[in-house]
Parts: sequence; structure tokens; C-alpha cells
Amino acid sequence: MPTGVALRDPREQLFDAAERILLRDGPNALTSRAVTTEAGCAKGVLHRHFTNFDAFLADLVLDRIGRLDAQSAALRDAAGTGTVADNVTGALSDLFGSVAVAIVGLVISRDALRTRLRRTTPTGIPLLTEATAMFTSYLTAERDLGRITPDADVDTLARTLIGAGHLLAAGRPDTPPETEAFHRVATTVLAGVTQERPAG
Amino acid sequence: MPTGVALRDPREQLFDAAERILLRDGPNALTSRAVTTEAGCAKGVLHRHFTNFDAFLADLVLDRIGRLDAQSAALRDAAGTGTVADNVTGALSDLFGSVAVAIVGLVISRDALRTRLRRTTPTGIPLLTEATAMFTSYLTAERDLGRITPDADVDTLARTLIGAGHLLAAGRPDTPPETEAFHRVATTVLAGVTQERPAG
DNA sequence: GGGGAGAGTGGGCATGCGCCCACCATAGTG
DNA sequence: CACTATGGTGGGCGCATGCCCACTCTCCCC
Repeated sequence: MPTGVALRDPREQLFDAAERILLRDGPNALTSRAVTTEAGCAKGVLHRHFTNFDAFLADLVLDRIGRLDAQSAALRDAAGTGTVADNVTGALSDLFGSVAVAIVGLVISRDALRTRLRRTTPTGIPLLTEATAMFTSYLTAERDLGRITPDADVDTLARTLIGAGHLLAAGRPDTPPETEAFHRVATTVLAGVTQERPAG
Repeated sequence: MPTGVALRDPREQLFDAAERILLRDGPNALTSRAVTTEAGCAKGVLHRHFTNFDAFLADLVLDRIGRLDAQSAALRDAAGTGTVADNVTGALSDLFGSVAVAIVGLVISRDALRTRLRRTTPTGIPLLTEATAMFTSYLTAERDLGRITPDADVDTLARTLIGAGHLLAAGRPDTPPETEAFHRVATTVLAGVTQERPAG
């Protein structure tokens, strides 16, 4: 084994390894040894670049949450185009078809990690909080455009969509849900508030 | 320490100890040693009454799921009385104000346990599956009574309610959600389908 | 009341975890 | 071409977990 040769961007390399493990084997398999083995380096590397394993996990979660920003902006821009149900369906599919469920599971299952993250995002489960905000923002925009009723409880709608989507994805870890399942949820939840007329 | 004196109903005693730990310290704290210590007996007891720790957990989950039956019957009987939203709110509060969230968390976090349970309840996460069936059954009854629209997607509604309720309860493990939060979810989800006229 | 079956006790094993640290290869500097 | 700083390597420690098992105590039946 060669030693001393510096890895390129070891942090990102470890993050990628962790994400692969998360998707392949789930949160329980994500140990420090598994990460370094998957990354193809010695177990000491992780501890040179992060103060401890929970700090590594927290940074991983925060890094992946950062990727939500692009999706959030895209959804916000979609307000007023297509149908509300289709936009919501797409966002749910993107969100829960990815590593999101594993990330949430990871945060829920590790007390120390949750405690650590609470300093950064004090309320609720990180990623779910951000995802809820993403939908709230979008639905508010649609309400302003008059495409959903003015008295719609936008916050509860967002929470409900996230909850249903997460359950759909977490319930069957082996068979990821199809778009159709998300679409049924979207249309069902939005049935009471949609009034598909353009901005008036 | 006295030895040899038989415990009365050791299985139930261990189940109760486990439930106490689950409620007080969460799924991660539920180790075999923690259970026997909480029950006030030696660690060997658990292994005399169960083939291994996962078998114990599986029996615990199945035992607690059994308690849903009474609630399920009560909800079913409530069809046609009060408002649909109030009935749903009550059922959600009962379900997720109890040990249910911890049980679901436990099942999600232990691969071996989930695998073992899959023989008994092959689809989805036990307890969530049963809870969904409970709501489906109730909503179908209400639909037959004409209190929700005939074309309502009862199955998706049930799934959505469970998902939103679970997220509400799991999102803030420290502060259990108030009834009002469940009520907002119920009214929001049901807004599109309720037609509060008695059977006609 | 002696004896055996059943049941609780707790020492201790193997395993896997996070982590520390002594060691050493490489790259950049003069 | 030596010298040092940077950073990868892997042995191994301490701890917790699930589990096994030799030991011991109690109860009950004859």
C-alpha cells in the first residue's frame, strides 16, 4: 500500500463514499470504517480531516442539504407554469427519489448527530425542515398567483406533502416509489385548494 | 441478590421495561442490557425466554401492534358520528401521542428486526401498515355513508394522514405535537373530499 | 424431607465500533 | 541533495453489545 500520497479533495471523496453506502446499505451500515474502506483509504484519514465521526456526518448532511437550494429555486420559478399538482409531484420525486430518505433516517437514528445539528438548524429534522420551507415558498407563490385558494393553509399543506412523500419512500426501502404514487398524493392533498385559473 | 425465584410473567415484564426505555430514551437506548436492567433482573433472563434479542423485539412490536385492534374498532364505530375531521384528529392523536413513533423508529433502525418482521407483515413498516388500514377502513365507511365524496381516493388519503401525522410526531421528539396540529392536518387533507351531509 | 427440574445470576467471550498514535512515504524548500 | 512539513497507514486500545454457560437457588412431587 502506498502511503504519503495525498488524496485529491479527501473530504468530498469521503462524502461520496458515505453517500454510496447510504444508498446501497442504509444508515446502519454507515460506520467510520465502512466509509474509509469504501473510499479506499486507511481509517485514520477520516480523523485527520474531521474532529470525530459525528462531525463528519454533520458536515455530510449540511453539504447535501446545500444541494436543495438549486432545486428550491427551480421549484419557485415553476410557479405559474404547468399544473400545481405536476410541479409538486416532480419536486417530491426529485427529493425522495434521491439520498434524502437515507439522510433523514441517518439524522433520526443518531442522537449525537441530531444534537450536533441542532446548533445549526435548531428546529426539527434538518432537510425535512428545509424541504418544508421549499414547498411553503412555492405554494405561497401559487397562492399569490391565484392558482390555489387564498385561505389555503400553505404551511400545513407543505408539511403534509413532505410527510406523505417521506412515508412513501421510507415505507419500502427496497422498491422506490414510482412517480405515479407521488402524483396521487399531490392531487389528493391539493384537491381542496386548487383553482386552476391563471393569475387574475 | 436472590436467585432462582421465578418472575411473574417475565415476557410482559420485559416488554414493559422495553416500552419504558423506548418512551424515555428512544430506540437507540433499547439494548438487551438496558431492558434487563430496567426490568431489574439479570441479563441472562432475556435469553432464556427469547431465542435472541431480535426475536424479543419482534415479539414486542407484534404485541404492541395488537393493541391497535381496539382503537381500530372504535374508529370504525365512530363513522357517521361527529365530524370526519374530528374523528381523524382523535385517531391521529391517540396513535402518535403514544409509543407508536418510537416503535416505528425502532423497526426502521434495526435491519435484522425488519427482516424478521417481514415474514409476518410482508409489506411496508409494521404498525404503519396496520394504521393505514385502520384509516382506510374508516374512510371507506364514511364514503359509504355519503359523508365524503364517492370518488375520494381513500387509500391515498389514509397514507397521507399517516405520513403527515408521523412526521409531526417524529419531527420534534422532545415536544409532542398538540391536538391542534393534528386537527390542521386532518382538515387540510380532507378539505377536498368532505361533504358533511348525513347518509342520504 | 430428599431430590430433581426449572429458572435466575453474573462472569466472561467474540465482535465491532470510534479513536489515538507511532510510523513512514512524499513533495516542496534551501 | 539533505531537511522538514504534510498527510496517509494500520496496529491496537477501551468500550459496549449480544450471547453463552457454569453455577446456584427455589419449588414441588413422591
